[in-house]
Amino acid sequence: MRIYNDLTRRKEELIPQQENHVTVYVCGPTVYDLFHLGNARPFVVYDTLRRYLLYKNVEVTYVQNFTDIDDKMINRAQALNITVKQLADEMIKEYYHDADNLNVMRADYHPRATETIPEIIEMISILEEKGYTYILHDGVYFDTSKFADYGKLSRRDLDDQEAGASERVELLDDKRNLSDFVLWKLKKEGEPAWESPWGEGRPGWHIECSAMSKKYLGDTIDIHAGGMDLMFPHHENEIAQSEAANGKPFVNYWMHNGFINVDNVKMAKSGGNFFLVRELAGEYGYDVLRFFILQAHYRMPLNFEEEPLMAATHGWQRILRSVENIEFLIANANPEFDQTQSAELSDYIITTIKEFERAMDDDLNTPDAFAAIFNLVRHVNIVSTDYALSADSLEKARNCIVELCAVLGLDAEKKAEAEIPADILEQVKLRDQAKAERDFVTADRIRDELNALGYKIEDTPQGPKVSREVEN
RNA sequence: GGCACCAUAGCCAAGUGGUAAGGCAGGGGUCUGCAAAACCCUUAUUCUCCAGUUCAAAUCUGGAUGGUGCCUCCA
Repeated sequence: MRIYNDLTRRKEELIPQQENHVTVYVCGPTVYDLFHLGNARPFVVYDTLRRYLLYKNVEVTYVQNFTDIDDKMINRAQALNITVKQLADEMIKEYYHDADNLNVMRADYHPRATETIPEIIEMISILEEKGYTYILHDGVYFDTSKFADYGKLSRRDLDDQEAGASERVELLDDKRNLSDFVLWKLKKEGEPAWESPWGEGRPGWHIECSAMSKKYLGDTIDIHAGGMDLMFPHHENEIAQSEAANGKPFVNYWMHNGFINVDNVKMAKSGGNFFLVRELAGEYGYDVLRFFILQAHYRMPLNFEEEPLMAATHGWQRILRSVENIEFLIANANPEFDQTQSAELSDYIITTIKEFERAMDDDLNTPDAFAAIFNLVRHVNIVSTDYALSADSLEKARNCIVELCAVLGLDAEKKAEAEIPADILEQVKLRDQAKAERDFVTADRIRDELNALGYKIEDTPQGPKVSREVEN
């Protein structure tokens, strides 16, 4: 599999340090509020990467942190008159609610910054011993000028940055360099704090990821992922800290996803132009949101709009209906089937899987992966209307669609699993009798009644097909 | 001021040297008692524009235009 590595700005073959075992660290949410669609993109995208690696029988150790202590946490907790810990516990619960429904697998480790304090302090101490830090009145700082490779990920030249930015960015305070950042913030009145060699305080933002990554995955990890906006300064700073402290490369492959925009402007809490996943799910359903995210390539900007959301709704329905239709055909399969066409369908399935894997192997090209699935859907629809297919080949087609969707974290069986109650089936039978007697008034009345109850009847060459409309 | 990214049909979106995937929407049709689903036809001689390289460019190079992001919390 090739992935685009932001460190080299090229697609590279993914070669993990340990054969057949990939370590992944994804920057998780700051748990001060429900997350919005833009926040959801990395969760869904890197979950899909994980699922695909698992599908390829590659072992994955996956870490996604919770940032549960920072200014936003403190401010929100104060506003709600609860402790920071209470806020974090509550919001982590809410995170799981949305993430589980988006079918984002739980990470192998979901560390919290506040539960990694000893490791953070240890790392700062090492940096201090090695001479990378200095102390100001409000905390311990990292001196970026001491780290020769600073800027290698985001390709920034510190002097140029400072020259132009000084017009609009506040002055350096007492920092030695504009890009220097705080490792340990000394306690201010009313803030949660932990003991440390530098006095009571709390970790700066960047150090937590370095410490948690090291704690669970070691000095050098295979993949570190997050949103584009984290590339600088967050990930740049992580590299500086980790490599300065560990003396080893921090990350082999950096992956960054593009933003979700609203009217072509980045969706952000601070911009006020955000849509919570919780709210959107009520309108479109979690599956559709996941489908929507994955129908664009993860590095491209994705504009949030009504029409594409509806397109995602209908596109996903097309797949669900196809699975449902195939299952109906299997249940009513004719023992006298067309051998040539059945064999040909089996071949087409193999082609589909190849196309799907080719797409996914190419830097997680999920739009192309969907195209492969849709091609199979159309193919099955075409041959199954003209020929009787073997139950075996139909089953393979059904399983192929379901399995490939599952790799993308989408459950295409959900709808089909809904049981139809006996009394509904009884009504369907009555309608069929009325139809046979050409009593279409009665037949249509029954159909309308069942529609009102949420059941859909479709007449097919194999007889009436009844299905339940699935709510989101 | 610096550093990046994006520009493909009505909409969304792949494709990065070999003659424009896929989804949605629209129009027409087949099937149906009527529907639904499905299928067929139709929708970009062309990929923001201008030059250049090449037998060949949406794809490479240079330039222009428009839009966005980061440099401050940020997925």
